[in-house]
Amino acid sequence: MSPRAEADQAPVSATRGFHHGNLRQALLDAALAAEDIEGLSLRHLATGLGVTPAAAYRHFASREDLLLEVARIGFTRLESLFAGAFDISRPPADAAQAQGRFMRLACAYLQFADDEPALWRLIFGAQGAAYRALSAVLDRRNSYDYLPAALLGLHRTGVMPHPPSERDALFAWSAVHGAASLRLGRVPGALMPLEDLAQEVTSRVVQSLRSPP
Amino acid sequence: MSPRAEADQAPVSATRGFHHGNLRQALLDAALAAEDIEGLSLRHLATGLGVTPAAAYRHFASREDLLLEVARIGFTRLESLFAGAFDISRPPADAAQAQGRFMRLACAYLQFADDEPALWRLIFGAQGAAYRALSAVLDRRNSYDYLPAALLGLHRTGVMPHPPSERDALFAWSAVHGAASLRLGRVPGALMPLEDLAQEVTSRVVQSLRSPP
DNA sequence: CAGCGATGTGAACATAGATAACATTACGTC
DNA sequence: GACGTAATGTTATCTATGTTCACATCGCTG
Repeated sequence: MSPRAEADQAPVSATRGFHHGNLRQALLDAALAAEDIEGLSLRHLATGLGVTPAAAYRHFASREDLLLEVARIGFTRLESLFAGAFDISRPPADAAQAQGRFMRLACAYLQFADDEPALWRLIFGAQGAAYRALSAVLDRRNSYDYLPAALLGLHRTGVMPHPPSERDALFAWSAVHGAASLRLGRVPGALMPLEDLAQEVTSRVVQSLRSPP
Repeated sequence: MSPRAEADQAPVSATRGFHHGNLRQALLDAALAAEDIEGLSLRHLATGLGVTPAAAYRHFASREDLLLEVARIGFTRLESLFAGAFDISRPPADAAQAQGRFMRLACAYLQFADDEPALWRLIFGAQGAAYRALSAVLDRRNSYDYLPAALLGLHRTGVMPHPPSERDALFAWSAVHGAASLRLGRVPGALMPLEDLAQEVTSRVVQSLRSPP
């Protein structure tokens, strides 16, 4: 069927002009721009790009495959938001900075949900099917290290007395993820300004981490 | 070829047996039993019940309408799980009991996600569209009072120094909801036994509530 | 018993994902 | 530069789905 794409980082060289130019990327872009990614139709995408529906199948094995690819791109965006939260390679200087890092990490998470709700739903919604499919494939180093690193910073700077466990990370993730979910669900209490919500959640999580397990 | 409907007892209220017997309820039951409620097809449901697809439209305006009704039923089930967690009309006797109530409430929430993943996804998934549509209609008294009541119990029994605010409730909800989401997403850390997870999350939330805001 | 509304049927329309056979284009090879 | 081949797009078609409409039927009620 479709050629097995081993690494899709290189073909940023758009205008590798064939018939269309670069249909694959155009389809992905159009999907990324869709308001309801999960509900989009291949035919709509294709005809919107002035191309026959069947043409899409030269680049994606199925609709699911397209969506999975879009989810992968979305995940990469989330990762880069994490990367912008703080520099993981340098430890925090003091307690305030460590808490700031944690807070900014939560902010990034919430920001992603705010800015790209369709991508969020694609990745985490629908039982997180896409998320599961992705996390089996993706480099975990990129995204799954920020939270442990933030917690480790809290420990090293004396905010958290014990070294962070996996359960600490799970609780922190749960709280932030839940807040993002409720915010996306327009739960009234979660509609405050984004930074306020991040501050609210992280400070409470930190509070819970202050006492020994 | 009108088949005698002997399959369903129609144990529900309106047993006004017409052609089918009680197609509306049968459709709802079949939908509730589906593994993927959001992805089910009206035609499958109808033909599975020995009935023409168009017949469904005598009882539901659209597929969306059917799903909304199913979501409503699911929400009611969640409510009854809450009701089973503790008696909201009686205050907790002591701190241990108050914490137990909170823990059991979280347990009910997680149990629902565990037992009825399809219903959970229908209600809270997909941006919580169904959830939003529902909460505008439902009696909030039933389901939205348990969490505040549990927190109030924590305050009254001295666990929480300050009276519970809406933000306290939001944080608690976020943590439990997030844990349920991650569990449904098969996040490794969240796959421990249900009671353990509930204990884990609630004890940490309580820990964060111990200090004044 | 006649009628009427509630309920189910049959046929049809539009859209969707998907596949197969065919046409065309780009590009390396001689 | 001609040629052959793989990549790419098209046409036609199949199946499945949501939805509607005209018609048939059931069962109660006046």
